[in-house]
Amino acid sequence: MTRSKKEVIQVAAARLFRDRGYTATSMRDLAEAVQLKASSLYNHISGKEEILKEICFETAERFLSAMEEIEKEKVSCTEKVKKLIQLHIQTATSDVTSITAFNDEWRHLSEPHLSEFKSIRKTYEERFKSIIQEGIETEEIQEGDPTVILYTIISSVRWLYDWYKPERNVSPEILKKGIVNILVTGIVK
Amino acid sequence: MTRSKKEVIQVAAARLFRDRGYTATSMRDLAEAVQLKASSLYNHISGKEEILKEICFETAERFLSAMEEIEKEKVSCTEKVKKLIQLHIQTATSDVTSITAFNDEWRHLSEPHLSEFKSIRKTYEERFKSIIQEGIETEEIQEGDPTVILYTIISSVRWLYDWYKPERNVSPEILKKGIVNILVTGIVK
DNA sequence: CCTACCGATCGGTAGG
DNA sequence: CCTACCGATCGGTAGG
Repeated sequence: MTRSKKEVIQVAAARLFRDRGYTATSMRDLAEAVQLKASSLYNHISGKEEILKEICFETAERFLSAMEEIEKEKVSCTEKVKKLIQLHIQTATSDVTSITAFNDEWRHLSEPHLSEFKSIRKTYEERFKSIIQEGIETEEIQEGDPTVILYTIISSVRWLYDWYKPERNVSPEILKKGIVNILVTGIVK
Repeated sequence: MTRSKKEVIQVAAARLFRDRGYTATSMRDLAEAVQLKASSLYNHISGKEEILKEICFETAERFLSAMEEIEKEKVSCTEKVKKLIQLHIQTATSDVTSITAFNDEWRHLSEPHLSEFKSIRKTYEERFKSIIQEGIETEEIQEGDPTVILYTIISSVRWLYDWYKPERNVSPEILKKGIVNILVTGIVK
């Protein structure tokens, strides 16, 4: 199974979008990255936005299906929250590029994709928030605004996408332990 | 003291950069926002990048001078870290717009500004990290990689810049209490 | 502060 | 997969 040319283009695009941003990446930049002329890209993709759209939706679907798995598990809410934090770290470290599109570049989508994307994202966040809320009700989790807790968790791993590089020799496992520890038990002794 | 036209342009630009990103904001968009023709902007500013540069550096200087104040205080490291978290929240809620440029759009700076900006930012982060490190040594703060702690803290408030709106009726004070609580004592009971 | 306009570059198409 | 090229838009300037 070799990668289709379309996949090669998508991977290169995800990297360029991360490095320069969607708007600042031209189709000529992208063409050069995959050793093609700009016009030849259009034999594989229908346009610039289609690439962004597919990156955003693929990442969103991945988060949503992981959420489904975690919801099904018969573990405490705290355990579920831990797994969700690990999921975000895993995604950010294993797929450094498309996570950017998912975090930052989706706003360049045009309608109807923009609304559809926001709605999927909203669904994911609501389900995450429900787990937090349940944890507060069962008194596993400290009293607090679930929205504040939710976004603080989601944001807290956002630095990884431009910090994490395999050359640093910091394994995702060490990161998971460290970050989960901060968020779950705090930084003070 | 009325605002100079240049300041008006900068404020409008910061808002547009936040909403659409630096690259996707055209000088014509900006001109329209301040009710001018694009060419007239150049009587007040020397170019598009100058605006970005000034927003980035002003925000950086603000963080650095706040750091100076906090370093001088005769309080525990934990207390300093708390104040730094509050500083980030304060900046994100009081100046929702320029924080974006500081977080995300600085990468569109060209040399030599890019290197200079990175260097100021690095200085800020190193000094923040020193406080964390000292806290670990004095055993106030839990054992952990100071870099991981640093970036987790800095990132954790990044959602505010597009979430925080005065209409939500969530005061910065409540946010500060909530977020500081999560980071300092964790989410579990 | 405007009108008029510059060269460069954009995303994308025609046609082979 | 390419060459050749399209109209639109970009940041910015000239000249008044």
